[in-house]
Amino acid sequence: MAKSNARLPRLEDVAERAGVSHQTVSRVINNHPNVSKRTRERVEAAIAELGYRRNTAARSLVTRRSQTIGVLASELSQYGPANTLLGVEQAARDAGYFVSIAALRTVNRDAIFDAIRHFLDQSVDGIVVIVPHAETLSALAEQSPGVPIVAVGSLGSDTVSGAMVDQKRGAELAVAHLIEQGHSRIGHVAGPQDWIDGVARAEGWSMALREAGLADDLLLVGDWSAGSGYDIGRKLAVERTATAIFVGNDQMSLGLLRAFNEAGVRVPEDVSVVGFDDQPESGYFIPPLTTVRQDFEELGRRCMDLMLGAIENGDTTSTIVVEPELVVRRSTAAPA
Amino acid sequence: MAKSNARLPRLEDVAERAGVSHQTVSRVINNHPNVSKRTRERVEAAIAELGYRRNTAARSLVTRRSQTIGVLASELSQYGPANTLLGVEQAARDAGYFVSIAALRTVNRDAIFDAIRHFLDQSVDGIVVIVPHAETLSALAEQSPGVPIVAVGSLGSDTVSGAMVDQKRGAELAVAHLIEQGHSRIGHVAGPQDWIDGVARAEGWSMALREAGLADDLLLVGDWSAGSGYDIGRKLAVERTATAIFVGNDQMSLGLLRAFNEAGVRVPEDVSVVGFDDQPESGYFIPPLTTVRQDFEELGRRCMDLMLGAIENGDTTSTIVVEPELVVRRSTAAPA
DNA sequence: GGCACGTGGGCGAAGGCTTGG
DNA sequence: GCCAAGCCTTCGCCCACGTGC
Repeated sequence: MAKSNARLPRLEDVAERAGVSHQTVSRVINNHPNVSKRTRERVEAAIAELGYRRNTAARSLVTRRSQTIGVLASELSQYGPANTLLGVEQAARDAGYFVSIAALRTVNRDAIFDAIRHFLDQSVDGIVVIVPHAETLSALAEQSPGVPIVAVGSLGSDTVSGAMVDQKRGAELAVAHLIEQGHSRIGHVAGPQDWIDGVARAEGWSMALREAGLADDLLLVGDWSAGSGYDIGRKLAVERTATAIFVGNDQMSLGLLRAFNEAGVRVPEDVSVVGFDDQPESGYFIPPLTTVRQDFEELGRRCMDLMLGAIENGDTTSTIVVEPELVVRRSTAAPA
Repeated sequence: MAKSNARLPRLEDVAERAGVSHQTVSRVINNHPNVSKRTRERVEAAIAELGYRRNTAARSLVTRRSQTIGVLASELSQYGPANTLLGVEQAARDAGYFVSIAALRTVNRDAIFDAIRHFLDQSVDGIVVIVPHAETLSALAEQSPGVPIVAVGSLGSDTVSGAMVDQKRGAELAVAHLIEQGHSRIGHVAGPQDWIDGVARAEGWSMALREAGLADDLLLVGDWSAGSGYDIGRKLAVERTATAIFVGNDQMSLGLLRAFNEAGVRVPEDVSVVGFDDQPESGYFIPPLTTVRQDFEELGRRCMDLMLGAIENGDTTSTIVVEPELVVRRSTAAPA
């Protein structure tokens, strides 16, 4: 509605209207102490009347701060990364930061460097990395872009902070639950082994089994997709070497359940299945899936805690670990 | 590794090293024609040696362009919006733009205004809106922030461009498929009626039925979630008034399938089910879901076409419609 | 006059220094 | 010496104008 030809008001305009210098207006905006109450009120009135908003470009030119957090992410169409992003965005905007994103279509060093350069061109104040590949950390370490970095899903390093859900603990919860039910032959459908979580969950599974004196020799590797879960499920339905399967995520579990259903293998009567993630749909699988819940939004928010600490207080790198939680539904039961 | 104390090089530094004026460097960077080949090469060498990158803040201060697109989104953890965002991001970054996001946790006028103000503070060059609520368009119309806006999932208006998948067409495809199979009692599980797509799919369903001379009286409304699909499915399993159900999205279909499974209603033998979206998992439901595919990434990319046209050529508002596609799997068959 | 290049001013805000009470 | 408020320079870049050949 408003004429967009009219130049936007700037400090000077506010100052004129309030009958003070632009400097005083600047003080009011930035909450400097030495401004009289009367003057402050006059200035605030002028700001409101003109609808003044300060120019970010000019501000960051002189402060060398962009008030922007870059989020480098891959697999954003998946439940986990998407929700982590949401947590980051919420915390960032609440803290007065803008959130700039760069999505990686394929994950490799060049793509990561590209995205980081993209962010540096934008003078971001910090970078949150949601790229759950093992390769990421080493790529970041060798880059060192001069701004704080928080890597989600990793323990971080001496140059990079980390925030993660305790994956091994999650795997332990799943395996412990199965053991409790009386299972002793417990297989694992792992995620890709170039993913941090894929490795960690497999290790957790293996450790938990060995601690219980059970064999950890039934390991199959998928690619997180329902399709790979289905393919693996078809094999397992034929071999029937385990009475319980701990699956690396819920999507592969979905595929597994369908393969079992097709093959006439009943869940949980013949085989128990535990997933990982607890997506909103998992409670409506056939049967409803017992799984390990991760609070991704919380993870994202905690990331920003680390980030803000680093940017505003110069905190050194550190790590935050969020606990996972077992959600028991109907895909697990005692073995026949 | 590099000393981050050392000030970043600026135009002046490059100029000095190349033995020219800062102006000539600027010309080289901006591909102005009147620069001799020799000079251009010297300058490019200097840029490379110093690792010069131009300062975005300074640039946008004077050009009044931020090279940033704001993406206002809700439901980002869902498959559709997330993939639309990915398409936008890809096209934007390819075109040299930064992508800033603001996610809405709850959709209402205030939240929308808030986010738009957030973007204006950042001086974005344009705003892409991925908020599939009917309320969105009117809120945008009344705001008119002075930059181009593209609203995904709507036809736009005289102040706002639109890019959408043809929802009615998608509903027609689904219904036509069921009619072809011989169904005449075809129900619909709709999405919330304050969502553009929820309404459009219901209208498409209704139109297609009436054109075929069939009744459109079996309409139930869910909230897009698997849970609501489950609840509705339990009712339908008891009533058994239809031989086929067109469901507003794949998640509600999942819930419906489970309710039917529990109640002993066989799909597709007793009831056929068609979904909408074609998420990656839908092919692994029990049974694999016949559904209507939307290409969200393409939609996002096309959005940016409109946006870039508006920003760079001052194109007036317009609309892009993307065609949906029916994917036939095993949840549909002729009625018994 | 056209091409290759340089000079000076200004974009809007912030901060150090200053003056007046 | 304390508080309120103003002046001037600075950030890095682009643009409208030069100038000289």
